[in-house]
This record gives sequence, C-alpha cells and structure tokens, in this order.
Amino acid sequence: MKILSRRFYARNPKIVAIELLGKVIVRKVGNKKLSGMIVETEAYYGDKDPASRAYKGKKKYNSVMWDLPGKLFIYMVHGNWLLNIVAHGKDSVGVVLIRAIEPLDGIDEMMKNRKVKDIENLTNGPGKLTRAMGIDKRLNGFDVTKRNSEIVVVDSGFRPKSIANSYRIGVTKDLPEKLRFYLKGNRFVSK
DNA sequence: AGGAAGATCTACT
DNA sequence: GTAGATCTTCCTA
Repeated sequence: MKILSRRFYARNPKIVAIELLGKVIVRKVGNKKLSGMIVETEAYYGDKDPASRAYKGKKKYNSVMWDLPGKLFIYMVHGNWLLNIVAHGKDSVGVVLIRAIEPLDGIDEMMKNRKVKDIENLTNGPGKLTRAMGIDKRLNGFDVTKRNSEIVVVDSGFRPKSIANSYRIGVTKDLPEKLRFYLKGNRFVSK
C-alpha cells in the first residue's frame, strides 16, 4: 500500500483525474478506518475554466487551490461538502473532484453516517461520500501525501480495465472537453 | 438582503 | 424517471 507522492499530483489535473481511478482513499477517525476505491473523478482548471472555483480569482475560501498539489480542497454546494484534491503543475491551478467511491472498509460505520440501507446508494455521489466518511470544512487544506494524515490516498495495485469519459455533471458552464472520468460498468458510479 | 452553487431527497406521474 | 423543495456558504449589492 503505497501512499501517492506529491509528484503524482504535480501534473495536469486531467492526467491526475484519470490516474486516480482505482486508487484508494483511506480515512482515519480515531481508531476506525474507512476506505473506498475511487471510481469517478472530474478535472477542473483555473482562470480559463468557468466552472472552476478559481475562475473568479483568489478568495479566502478557495486559496488552497493555489497551494501545493496533494492538498485537500473542500467546499460547500447545495448543502453538501465536496472533496477535491489540488493537482497542477508549476504555473497553473487545478483540482480533481472525487465524485464517487466504492466502499471497502468501515461500511457499517459509513452506513450509520448516512442512514441508508443499500450499499449502492452509500457513496455514489460527491456529497454522499463526504457525509459517509465524515469529511467537512475542517479538513480543508489537509495534506494527503503525508503518512499518518487523517486522510491518505494509496495505490493498492489495482489497474482499471476500462475507463470511460463524458462532460462534467451539474456545471452551468462547461468547457468543450470531456473532463469527467469513471470506471466503466462499476455500480458505484453516480447517476 | 438576496441569490447562486460540481447536489440530494422525497413524492409523485 | 422527472419535478420541486431544501440543503449551507460565500459572493455581490
């Protein structure tokens, strides 16, 4: 179980979004371990991307986007916390939005957090997985490349067989490029 | 004060 | 499957 390094995130967000598929997010809460495999992501750029939180310039709440790659960027939309990881090269800004995961460890605990019966509905959306894992604003700016972080992303060795893409979901102004990526056929991809 | 925002839940046809 | 209410911050006036 290798923790992904800062170098992994210091690339074009589109590349990082694709390569994050199949990796595992591990969340530690006290002595409990919650984890899930990433099955759906979206890439966002900076000032050239009207759907990006960085589009209108640096603000207090989005300043972490200009910070080091590998940090968490968390913000609220429609009453849901959305989990992003900062990913960009030296002279640009970008993030990868985690849209869905496949639950692995701590499923009982996550069920409790979300009050749902069927596993399929547990983490198949960006706002759902954050609630299931107990992620909120407190974790904004967290570094996921450090061992012993409350959250890390590891390479389990899994290699996706087939990856599909589409336009991003829910955005009012998208770019003419398909920036959403997901594991084809996986039942935990959002609807 | 008012409204928009990478969404979700519920209650229907 | 779709339609509408509701979710909570942060921006703009």
